[in-house]
Amino acid sequence: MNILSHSEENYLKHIYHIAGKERNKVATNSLAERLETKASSITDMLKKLKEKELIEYEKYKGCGLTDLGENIAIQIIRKHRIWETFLVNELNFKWDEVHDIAEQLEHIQSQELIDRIDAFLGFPKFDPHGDPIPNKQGKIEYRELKINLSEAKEDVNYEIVSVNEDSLALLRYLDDNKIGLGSEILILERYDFDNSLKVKIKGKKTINLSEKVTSCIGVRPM
Amino acid sequence: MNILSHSEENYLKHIYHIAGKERNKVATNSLAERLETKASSITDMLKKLKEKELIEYEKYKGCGLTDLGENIAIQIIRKHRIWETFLVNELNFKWDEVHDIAEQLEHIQSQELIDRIDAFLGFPKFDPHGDPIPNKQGKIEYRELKINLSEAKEDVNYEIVSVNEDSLALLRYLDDNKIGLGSEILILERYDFDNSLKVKIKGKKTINLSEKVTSCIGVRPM
DNA sequence: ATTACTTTTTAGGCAAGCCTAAATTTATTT
DNA sequence: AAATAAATTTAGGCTTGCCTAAAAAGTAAT
Repeated sequence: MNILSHSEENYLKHIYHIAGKERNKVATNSLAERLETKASSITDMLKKLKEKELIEYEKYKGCGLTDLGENIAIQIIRKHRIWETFLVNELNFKWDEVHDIAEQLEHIQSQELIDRIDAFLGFPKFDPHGDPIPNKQGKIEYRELKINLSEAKEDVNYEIVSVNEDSLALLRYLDDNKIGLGSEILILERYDFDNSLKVKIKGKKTINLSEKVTSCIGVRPM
Repeated sequence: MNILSHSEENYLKHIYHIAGKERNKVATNSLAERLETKASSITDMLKKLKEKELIEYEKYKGCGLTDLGENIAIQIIRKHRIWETFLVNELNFKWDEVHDIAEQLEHIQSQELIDRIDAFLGFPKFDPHGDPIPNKQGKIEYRELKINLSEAKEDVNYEIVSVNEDSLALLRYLDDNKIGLGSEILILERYDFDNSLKVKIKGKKTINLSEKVTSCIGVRPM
């Protein structure tokens, strides 16, 4: 396998994320939206990735990663999360500042480098957003019991264990409202018409969160 | 000034290095050789860099950096040397293993990142090869008294303070012969016909070094 | 100073990765 | 099931950064 381009690596990573645990087929348009490119550009690249046996792809039918492609995607995610952990734990960046830098660092080509950073950090299991860091073999230990805040029950105390990192605006919003990993959260009321929640963050005032927000927050009962 | 491409940054860096302290004009062919591309490709890029006012360039007359171009080149060199220091001091890479990784890391776009790594390292003045690390303002403190081993005198004790890093083969050669930064070296004899030297490394056996080798080694009288 | 040699530039092409516009396939309505 | 809408692909183009081959400019040697 030749070295992949920065762009090819990015496609694999995003296909992996969109497909999710259920390994759903990934539509051309969903990739286009996520990568902020036109659908025609996606089609071009999908042909190339299929040629290299990194994805399965049939015209008009969407795509999915092959085992090879998935392994590579996971290694890129590993690098991304290790670098984020380094930036936050060692260089004192805030968790909402590191995404763009990690997006660059994840493409540095050196297995030895990432393994040494991993060791330097003491082989962390989770990154600053609460997401699991795949190990060198690509194995991912999912945090148990984690559910989305949007699916959580009323009158139960939860701890926030992850925040989907893809929107900087969201991260800023949470930071402004002093919501972060480890915050204790209690659902006071659920409004069925828009599935928004009135919640109480321990030690702070109550606040209303839209489903757009709650669906990005992972929680665990305490 | 827009963000420069990886390739443009590389050109500036190499022009800076070839020009040297005397700011000599840089010939198209010397860049071609160094970048391992064809002269015609160099010409293409020189036109573009001139257009962006990063270099001065006249057809058939070679090129040189403008103040703007030089500032950028120095910042890339700063990044390269800070990353090399990080890799050696913090991750325990050997000084001859870090060049290729640093070549990638030097293009990461984040002023904040490099400043924090610099602080993390305690604002080092020299990198593992003994070369000075420009500060944030681009100022370079050259090590005083440093000369090339090829120009050193007989019967004087020197300390090795720098090794030109561009040839991996050379670094390997020196490592194999247990020659490194801090080694004490004494010139026993100079052979005028090829300017090679017979030298003694303190605590080790004597060895003959060609001018090709000695011209890459910086020393300081002890 | 004219010839021969070296260096550099021009001209035309190619692959990667993106684009727009138009054609095609699939999905949804009526 | 035909018509419309949405998703996707094709066709053709553009820029970047490289290439080869040929022309032009500069340098050296007779």
